Amino acid sequence: MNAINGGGPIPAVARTTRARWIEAGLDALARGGPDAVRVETLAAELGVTKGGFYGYFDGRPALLTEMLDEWERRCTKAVIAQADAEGGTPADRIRRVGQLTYSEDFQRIDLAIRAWAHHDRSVAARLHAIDNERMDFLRKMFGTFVTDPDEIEARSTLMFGLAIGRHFIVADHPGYTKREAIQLAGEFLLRPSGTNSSAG
Amino acid sequence: MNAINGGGPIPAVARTTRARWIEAGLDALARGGPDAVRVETLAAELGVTKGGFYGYFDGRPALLTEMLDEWERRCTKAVIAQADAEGGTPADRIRRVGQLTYSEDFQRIDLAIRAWAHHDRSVAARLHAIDNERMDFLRKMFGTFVTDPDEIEARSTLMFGLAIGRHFIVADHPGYTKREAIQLAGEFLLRPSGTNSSAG
DNA sequence: CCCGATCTATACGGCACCGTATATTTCATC
DNA sequence: GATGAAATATACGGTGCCGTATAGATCGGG
Repeated sequence: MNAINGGGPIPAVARTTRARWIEAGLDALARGGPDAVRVETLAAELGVTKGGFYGYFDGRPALLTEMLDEWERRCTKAVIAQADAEGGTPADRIRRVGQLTYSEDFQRIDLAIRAWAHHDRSVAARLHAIDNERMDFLRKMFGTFVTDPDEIEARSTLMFGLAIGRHFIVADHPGYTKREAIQLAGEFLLRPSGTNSSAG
Repeated sequence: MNAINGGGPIPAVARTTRARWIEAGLDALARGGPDAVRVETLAAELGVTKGGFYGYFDGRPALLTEMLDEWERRCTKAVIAQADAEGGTPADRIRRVGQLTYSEDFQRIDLAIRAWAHHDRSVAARLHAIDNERMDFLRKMFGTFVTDPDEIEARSTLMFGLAIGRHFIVADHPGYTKREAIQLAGEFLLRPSGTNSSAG
């Protein structure tokens, strides 16, 4: 009956249910956007009533804020992890960021927040900082094998657009799987400057 | 007091208020997503009560469906207009699609629907068809100056990703305006195969 | 000026949710 | 096993919205 902790018996005194409310909130956010984050709905999912909620949070807006805090924390951690993981060429590192750095779950939260930012200034401000870090990483990596600053900016922007767009584009790619098409696009950006079209 | 018809006096018997409900709905959708499309809210914006609404529509879901119908109609029309407008090189035509084809208002609706499709299968299905048309157009255009099919797919995907991503990316582009950065990215994709980095 | 058709306002019951107040359970400790 | 703190259940009033029913307004045509 409980999707969060795997259905095990709920410890009678769950001292840190706080994190579980946030987790459930992020889950709902990923599934249905910010409007799907309802106190009573989350309570039902957690197998409790909303009774305890207001002991942890100052109301629904406070939960949303703390959800963003948590997401921000994870993103920052992820960014740092990327920077620390020095293995492979810059191209390899970009590939990792673009495709596998984030778990599917994480990506869904990210996209939901991105859509949310579209009509909420405070969310947009937070996303702004995170996106800047990500773009800086891309610029640094592309800078190792591209000299023209304009082209660095172009490739970084395109790579970022691809990372995001691939989740919002719902077109087919006749003759290719979606994964292949994304891969082709990514590799196109990772080619050294002045390379002719000679795909393998 | 009425944002839809320009504030003029409302004709006492507005035979086709139907279209105005849809227009107001699309407006709300663009501003706040599907959850912002509320019958009573729209009524207030239109300066009426919801009384007449249910004479036109079978309920809120019906309105949402008809909003999508209307959007689909406009998109199809826009696609046809693009195909018919034969002026300029293929690159020029892509530029037009990417930047100016849609009014800002139209773009906002498009993005809202795209986000909406993320957690609604029927919306996704409709968007699917539209996106396929758009991608086909891009493939055709790129095909006029790129031979390798893989590269056509790569460039088309990247261009589409850019067109969408540019609205969801909230990063800065130090040394460039956002517009310039997008432009650089677009031009990067429009370069003939095998061109070296020599911007300017 | 009256008629019927059409559009609109008002009123209603219902639902889902918010936030608060207050009981009730549960555990850690003594 | 009684006690107090913490988590939870229950109950409540309020709000915003849905969809329906019904009465009133507004028009074209007789």
